[in-house]
Amino acid sequence: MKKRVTLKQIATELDVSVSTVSKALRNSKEIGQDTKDKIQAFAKFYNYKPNSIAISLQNRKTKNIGVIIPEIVHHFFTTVVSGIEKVANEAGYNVIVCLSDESFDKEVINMETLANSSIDGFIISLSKDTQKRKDFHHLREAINQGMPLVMFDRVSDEIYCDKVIVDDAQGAYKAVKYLLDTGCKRIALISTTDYLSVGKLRTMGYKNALADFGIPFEENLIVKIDDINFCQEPIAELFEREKFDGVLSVNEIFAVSAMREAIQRGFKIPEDISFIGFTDGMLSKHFYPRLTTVNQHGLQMGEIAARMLINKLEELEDDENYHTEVLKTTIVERESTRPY
Amino acid sequence: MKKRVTLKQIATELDVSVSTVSKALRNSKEIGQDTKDKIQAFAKFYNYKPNSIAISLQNRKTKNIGVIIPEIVHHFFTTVVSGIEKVANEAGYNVIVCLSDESFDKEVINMETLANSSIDGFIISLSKDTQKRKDFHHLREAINQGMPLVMFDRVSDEIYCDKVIVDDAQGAYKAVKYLLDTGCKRIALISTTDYLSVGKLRTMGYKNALADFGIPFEENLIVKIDDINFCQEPIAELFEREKFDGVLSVNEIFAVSAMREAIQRGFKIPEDISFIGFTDGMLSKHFYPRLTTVNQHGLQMGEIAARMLINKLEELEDDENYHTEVLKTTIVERESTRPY
DNA sequence: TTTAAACACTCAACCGTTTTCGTAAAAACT
DNA sequence: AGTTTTTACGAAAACGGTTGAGTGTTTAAA
Repeated sequence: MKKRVTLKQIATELDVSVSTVSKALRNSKEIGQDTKDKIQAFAKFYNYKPNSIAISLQNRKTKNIGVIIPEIVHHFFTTVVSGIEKVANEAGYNVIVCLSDESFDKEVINMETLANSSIDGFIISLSKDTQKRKDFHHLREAINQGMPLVMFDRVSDEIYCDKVIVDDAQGAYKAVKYLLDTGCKRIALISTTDYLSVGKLRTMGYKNALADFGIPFEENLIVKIDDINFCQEPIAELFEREKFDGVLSVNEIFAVSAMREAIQRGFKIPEDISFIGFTDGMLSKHFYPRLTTVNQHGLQMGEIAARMLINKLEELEDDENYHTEVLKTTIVERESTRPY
Repeated sequence: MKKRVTLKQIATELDVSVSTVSKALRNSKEIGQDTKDKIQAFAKFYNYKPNSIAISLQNRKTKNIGVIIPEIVHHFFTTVVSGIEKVANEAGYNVIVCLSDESFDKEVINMETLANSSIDGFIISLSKDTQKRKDFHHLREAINQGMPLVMFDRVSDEIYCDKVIVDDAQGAYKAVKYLLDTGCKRIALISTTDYLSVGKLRTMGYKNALADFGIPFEENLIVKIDDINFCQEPIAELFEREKFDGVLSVNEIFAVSAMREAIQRGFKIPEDISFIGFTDGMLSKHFYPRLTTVNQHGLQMGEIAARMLINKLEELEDDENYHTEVLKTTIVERESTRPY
């Protein structure tokens, strides 16, 4: 087990000063060519690698970016992380991932530990808990300390920073329009409880589309599910209670649960009922029938978020101009809807 | 924007020395009570937090652990990361996640950048590429430099370190036994190409089970799929070519693709054909019919891996005893098989 | 020949902590 | 009063680098 070599060791070994070694390795013109050659050869031989901690301490940059997400066993979030990783790595940054587990407290703790000079900036998507409480002091604090911050997907209006979101309302709108255009008359919505920004926005888009196309809105056609692990029952109730020929779901799981219910009740998909979901994940791609979905472009979202953050980190004068990038959703047509 | 306070600033402000401040904040008995009170109050007021970089430099510990996985948009790996995060956080460690993208080169680069004092130890699952090449010099190097290393799931015999794996062979064995016990006579296997350790092991388990139960092994009943994105065709061929009443798949996607094929061809599941898959993810839980699977206990695997690593990091004398933890798989019974 | 510039390197400060050692003053003993 | 022991604090080195200013030597220009 040979430990890493340090500048000092090279210096004593070669009988020069530490600064000479440092400069030689950075190819400074202050150092004579033969000395440089000698030092560089020696360093290469002993596989010298500068200690990144020391460098971080020196220039107060860590080249780490902190990513805080509510959950990691989750298709959308991992897609975003993928995108972040990609551009971060290309720019020489490492990604430290923390999970808030949808809890406000964990989110705060994570931010605080990371903020103690572990990272140069944050990328975060808020936990449900935080969105419910509307307590954003931890974000404000980070910003106050000059720590750049980019929010994605689950964002807050109350915080002034760079953001990347998808146009959830418009995505839902497009989905409803799609269903209508392919012949649906009565469209149900399976959504989450309202405190989640995305649930609210998608519901809005649904309502707007109905309004625009002259279809009366019926509260009864909406089912709001709180716990994703118990979605079968409320969905079954919906089928019991109402007749409809189109379903928009706020996520994949609700969508396939609804399709399961439909199949069991003898409906043909998409002939009798069409389905569209959000989140273009495994389930959408592989369910039978494959699910038409509103794609949220998670990868791109991650890439943009990372790019925004890194720009802020590397610009010389810090401008206080923040900007919200709104991604357009697209509809991925598959087997659960009639062809357009 | 108020920057963080440092010991030095507190010291000059309060007209004491830096060491006094440091000691006062760590509640050293060397410092008089009133001085301590004064300093602590001041520090609290200005929200002093020690700079973790400086501390890392000092004691050559970063309290970060590096996790290298092939992919992050992947149920099993994220489950493992979840487990790692959990125990790491409890022990005060941050998790730096790097993706190898199944590429040897990226794996090497990731390890090298992390090894330059960004982390205290590694947890890694090998990329396909690395397993194919059998080049493990980067792992050896890390170990040589005294960097503890824990491997999980996709491991190598050639490296001597702590490991956590599931008993893949036995999992496949149990699955085949399950199918046999519930009345299947002819069982097909949908696997990956052989260089992947897990594919090989599961195939072995399949063969062993057949042998043990006196069933002749038929090469024709195995289909090996290379690219997960083009699995439908080879599966269709299998259905064309052979008759069988049980299918074991090496992952979820192959399993549901096979079920799709079966349904389309008018087979009833599980009456005509039973299915068992590996990886207990979204698809298994929500497909219609829900898939009986071999659970690999990813969460537990992550927890154990993290615990092993942290033990190595925190033990005083480093013992060179490494140990491989083998997790037992369990079968999660659902709708794609007949009741036991 | 004098003087300045170029060269090749070293010194020392600095980043923010921790920690060992030293020491003056106060307190507790002869 | 003299000696030892505490108490309370400061100086400085160390962690591993970077960097600007300084210094002695060589070389080129005046």
